[in-house]
Amino acid sequence: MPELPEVETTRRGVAPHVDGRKVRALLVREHRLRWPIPGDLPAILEGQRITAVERRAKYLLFHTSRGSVLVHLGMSGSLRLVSPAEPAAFHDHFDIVFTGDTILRYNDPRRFGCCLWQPAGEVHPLLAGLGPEPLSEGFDGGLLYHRSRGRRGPVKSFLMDQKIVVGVGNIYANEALFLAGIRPDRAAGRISRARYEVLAGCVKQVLTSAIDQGGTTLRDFVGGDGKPGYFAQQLYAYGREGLPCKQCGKKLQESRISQRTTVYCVACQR
DNA sequence: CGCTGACCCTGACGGC
DNA sequence: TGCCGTCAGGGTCAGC
Repeated sequence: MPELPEVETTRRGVAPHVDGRKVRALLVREHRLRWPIPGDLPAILEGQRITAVERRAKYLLFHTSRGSVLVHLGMSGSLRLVSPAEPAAFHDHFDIVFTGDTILRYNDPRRFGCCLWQPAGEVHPLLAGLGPEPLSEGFDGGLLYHRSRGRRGPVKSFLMDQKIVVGVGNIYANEALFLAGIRPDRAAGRISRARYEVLAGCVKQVLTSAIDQGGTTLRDFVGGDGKPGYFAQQLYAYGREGLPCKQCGKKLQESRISQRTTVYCVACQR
């Protein structure tokens, strides 16, 4: 479900309701996520106050003075605010219950997400080694150019490598490469610096635009405020295989790159 | 080190 | 109607 814009949309929807709140309880119904929810996490969290809600890559970090709860939504996860009266549904794996009437409820049918603890002053292994945020100044064409030298793999895989830059998943990799006019299967190491400058700009543009639209709703994605995202109608490539290119009218081609469906225009992307 | 493919899991959908 | 294969926005890990 979520790439960076969807996670950021979730953060913005949820933060105002939990920021500054005290945790009354962590209620775990199903601990078997991508990694098990630590058995001692409820005890650690109880009584802690949320001091900030941050996003790093596709992780949400709920900071407290003792450390941070690290939540990943995986492929199918979502977080939403519910009222105490609302009964838990299938795949509602845990609740963070706050003082007042606020409950943050996590749902994830495929259980590819996680809920882990990062003690204060430590960097969780999952966050160590991540590349820069794509919307930060630390990400630009020069970085893509330098990090790609000597790499024979396709530029799309390179762009989706979280060690290079975080937050770019399958949707936005397809979109950014379309906007940049670069074929997804081109070897990353054989792309010029000038073209990487363009690509970096397109990554920033497509992510910024998607965040502004509240993310991309493909199936049933809703942000923390319960509203769907509206970016889907602006997609040029993703999900449009076989349809006419919005720029030149030629039929969009489909292929597979590292097990992920890839869509591109043979005329507009070189 | 870079790259590929298997794997984690459930649910939806299309073809037969 | 039901069964089966395929696919889905995530990522790790082993092996070459």
